Amino acid sequence: MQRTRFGDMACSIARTLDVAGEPWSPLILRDVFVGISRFDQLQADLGISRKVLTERLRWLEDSGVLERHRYSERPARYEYRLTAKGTELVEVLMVMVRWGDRWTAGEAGPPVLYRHRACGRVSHVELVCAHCREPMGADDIDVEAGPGSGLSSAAGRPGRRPVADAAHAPP
Amino acid sequence: MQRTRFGDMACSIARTLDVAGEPWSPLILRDVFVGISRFDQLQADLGISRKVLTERLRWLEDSGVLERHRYSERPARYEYRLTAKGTELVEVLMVMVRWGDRWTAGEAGPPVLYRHRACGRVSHVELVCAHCREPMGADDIDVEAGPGSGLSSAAGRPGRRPVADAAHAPP
DNA sequence: CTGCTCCGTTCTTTCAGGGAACTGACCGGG
DNA sequence: CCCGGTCAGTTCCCTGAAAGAACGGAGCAG
Repeated sequence: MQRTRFGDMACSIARTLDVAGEPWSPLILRDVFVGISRFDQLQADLGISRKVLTERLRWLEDSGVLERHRYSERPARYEYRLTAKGTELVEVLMVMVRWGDRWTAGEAGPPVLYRHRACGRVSHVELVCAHCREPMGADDIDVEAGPGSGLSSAAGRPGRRPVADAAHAPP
Repeated sequence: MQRTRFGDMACSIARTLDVAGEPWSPLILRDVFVGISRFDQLQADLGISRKVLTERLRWLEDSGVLERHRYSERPARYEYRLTAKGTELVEVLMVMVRWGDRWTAGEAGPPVLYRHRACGRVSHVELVCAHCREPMGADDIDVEAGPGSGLSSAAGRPGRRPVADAAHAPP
C-alpha cells in the first residue's frame, strides 16, 4: 500500500493504481496468470517477504481481483485464482509487456512470447479504437471531461487537449 | 522507489515497473500528457511531496521517459515533456483507464472521455492481435519462453499455458 | 528593497517493506 | 510414537523511503 490513498481521486488511473499500483501486485497477478498460484510458490518465485505477500493477497482478494480457493480439505490448502475483474487487469500487463519488450529487452530479446490462439502466431497486442478499429495510441486522442469528473460541463477552451486538469476533481 | 530492484528480472513487466512502477509515476505521466508539465503545477495537482516529485522527475528523465525542456532563459524555467518512449508508456495508462472505468467508476460514470481523432467519436481502446487483428485478451493467448528467458529452448509440456515459471530466470 | 513566482533542497517524523524466526495443522515413515 | 517435511500464514525487529513543512536562491515587478 502506498502512503497516499488513490482510491478517492476522480481518475480511473488513480483508482486502478489503488488496486494494483504498488510494485508487487502486478507481478503477483502475472504469476497467478501463468499458473503460480500457491502461497509458497509465489513467495519463492518472487522473493517477496511473506508478510508483504500476505498483505497483497488479502488486498487483491478484497478488491475482487483474486479469489482464494480451497483445493484441499483437512490439510486446508488454498490457491489463488483470477476473477473476471482480475483477468481483465492482465490486459494492462500485456501492454506493459509490449512496452518492456520494445524499450528494455536489450539484445537478448523478449523473455516471453505470446501465441495468439485464434491465429496461432506469436504476436503482441495493439491498441485500436473500439468503434472504427483504427490504431488508437496516445497521439490519436483528445481528452474531454466525462460525467464522473465533478464538473457540470466541458468548458475547456478548444485546443490539442481541451480539458487539462479536469481529469480529477479538486480536494 | 521500491526496496527490491525489478530492473534485473528477466520479465518485461518487472522491467516496466522498474521505470514507472511506484505509485506516483503513472500519475505524473498522465499529468504531463494532459499538459500539466511544470514542477509547481504537478506538485499542486497531485498533492505529492516536493521531495518525492523531484526524485520521480529525475528518475523518469534518466529513464528516457520524460525530457526537461528549458522554456525560459535567465529565470531558468523548465517544463517536462514526454519522449517517444514516454508517449508509448501512456498507452499502458489508457488500458488502465479502460479497466478503471469498467470496474471502479461507479454510478457517476467515467471522469474522462477520450475522443478518437481519426473517427471523431468518444471511444475507448481495445486490444487486438498485431497479426490477425482479432481481439487478444488474457484468455486468448498461450505463453512461451522467448529468447531472453535464460532458457535454451522451450521445453514446457503442452497445455493451456505451456510455460509456467519460465517467464523469469532463476536467481 | 520588498514581495512574488518558480524550482527545487534540507530537515524531521512516521510508516511500510525486508528478513527471519515462529506457529500450527496435517501427513508419511521408521 | 516421535521425527521430519509441507503448506499457509503470523509475529518480531530494523531500516529505508515517503510525508510534511521549512528553507534557499534566482530573477523580476513595482
